[in-house]
Amino acid sequence: MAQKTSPDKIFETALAVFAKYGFRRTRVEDIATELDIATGTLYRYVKNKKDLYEKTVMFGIKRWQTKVFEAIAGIEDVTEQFIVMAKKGYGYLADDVHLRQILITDPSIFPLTPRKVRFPEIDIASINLIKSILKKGVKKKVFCNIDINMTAELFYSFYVMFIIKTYIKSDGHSTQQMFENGLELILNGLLRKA
Amino acid sequence: MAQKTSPDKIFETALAVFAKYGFRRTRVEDIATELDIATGTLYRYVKNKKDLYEKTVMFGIKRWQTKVFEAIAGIEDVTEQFIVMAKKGYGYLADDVHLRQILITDPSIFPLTPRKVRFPEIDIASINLIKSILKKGVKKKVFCNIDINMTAELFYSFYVMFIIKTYIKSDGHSTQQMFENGLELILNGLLRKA
DNA sequence: TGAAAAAATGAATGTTTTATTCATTTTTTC
DNA sequence: GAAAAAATGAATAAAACATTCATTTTTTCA
Repeated sequence: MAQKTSPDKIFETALAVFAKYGFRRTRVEDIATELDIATGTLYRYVKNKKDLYEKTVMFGIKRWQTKVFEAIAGIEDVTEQFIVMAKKGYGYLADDVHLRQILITDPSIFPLTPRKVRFPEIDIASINLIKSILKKGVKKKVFCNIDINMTAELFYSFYVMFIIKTYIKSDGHSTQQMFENGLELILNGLLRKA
Repeated sequence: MAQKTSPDKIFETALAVFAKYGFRRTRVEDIATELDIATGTLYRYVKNKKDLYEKTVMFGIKRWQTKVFEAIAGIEDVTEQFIVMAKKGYGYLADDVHLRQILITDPSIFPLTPRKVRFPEIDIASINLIKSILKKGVKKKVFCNIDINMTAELFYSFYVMFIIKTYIKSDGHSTQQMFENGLELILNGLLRKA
C-alpha cells in the first residue's frame, strides 16, 4: 500500500467536517477519525488546527477556481468567456455544498462589514481573472471603454453578494434567477452599442 | 416586567440548541445566549449541564405525550382510540423536528442494542397508555384475548422502530406509508373476527 | 416610598476537553 | 535487510468550558 493518506484526501474530508460543525465545534480528532488515521498523522501535513482550516479552505477555493479557468480556457469570444466565467463559477459553487457552507458561514472570508479579510488571495485571484477578461473585451472593442479595475471589483462584489444571498433565502424569486438577471444587466451595460 | 425567563422558555430553547449541535457540542453559554440571559441564571433552574439536558428532553417528551392524551381523551370507540393514539402520536413527533432529532440521535434514549436506557419514564408512560387502550378493547370484546403486557411492548417496539426508521431513509416507500401499513396489519390482528 | 426578598449578573475558579508533541512502532524503499 | 519515511497514540501543555458566588438589579408588598 502507498501512503495511508494524501493531502487531497485530508482536505476533502476536512472540508466536509468543518462545513458540518464549523471551526470551533470540530475537533482535530473528528477529522482524523473520519479519515481513519491517528491524530498525530495530521500534523505531518499541517502546523496546527488553524493551519489545517486555512489549507482546507484554500484547497476548496483553488479547486473551484481551477474549474472556472478550465471552463473558459478554450473560448475565443470575450462576451461568451465573460458569461461562462460568471455562470459556471456560480454553478460550480452551488454544487459544492461544503465549500459554500464554509464561505457563507465564516465571516472572515467574505465580511459584510469592512474588516480584515482572512484569505485575500481568494479575492485577488478572482478579481484578476475578471480583470483579464474585461481587458481583453475593451481591447477588442467588444466592451465599452470602462475603468477596468473599478469594474472588476464592482462585478466581484456583485458575485460575492450572491454567494451570501444564497443563504439569506429570498422570497419569491430564486437566487439563481436574480443572479442571472443582474448578470444580464451588467453584460448589457458592458457591451458597446453597435 | 415579570421574570426575565421561565422554565418553559428555557427548555423550548434548549431543545432547539441541543437538537442543532448535540449534547457535547453545545455549550451552556450557547443556550444562555439564545435566551438572552446570563449563564449563571440558567443554574437557578437546573443543577448542571446534564440536568439541563435531561429536563429538556423530558419537557419535549411530556409535551408530546400530553398532546396524544388530549387527542384520545374524548373518544369512546376503542378501535378509533387505538388508531388515533398511533397516528397522532406519530404525526406530532414528525412535526416536532427538534425533539425528533434528539430522540433519533441520542442512543441512550432508544438504544438499538440492549443497554441501560437513560429515560425509562418515557417508555413506561407510553407503554402504560398502550396497555390501557388494549385492556379496554379486550374487556369490551372488541380486541382478541391477547396478552396485554406483551402486546403493548410489542406495539411500542414497532412504534420506536419507526421513530428511528425516519432517519434511516428508506428507498421507495415513505416511512409514513410503511408505518400506516404496519399499523393496519396490527390492528387487523387485534380485532376480533365477527 | 423604601426595605426585604427574589432574580439576574458575569468575572473568577477549577475541571474537562482538546490541541499538540514526540518517543516508539510500522511500513516502505531500494 | 538496513535506512528512510510514515504512522501511531500516550503524554503533556494549552484552551475551552462548566460552575460558583459576591455583587447588582429588579420586584414585591407594607
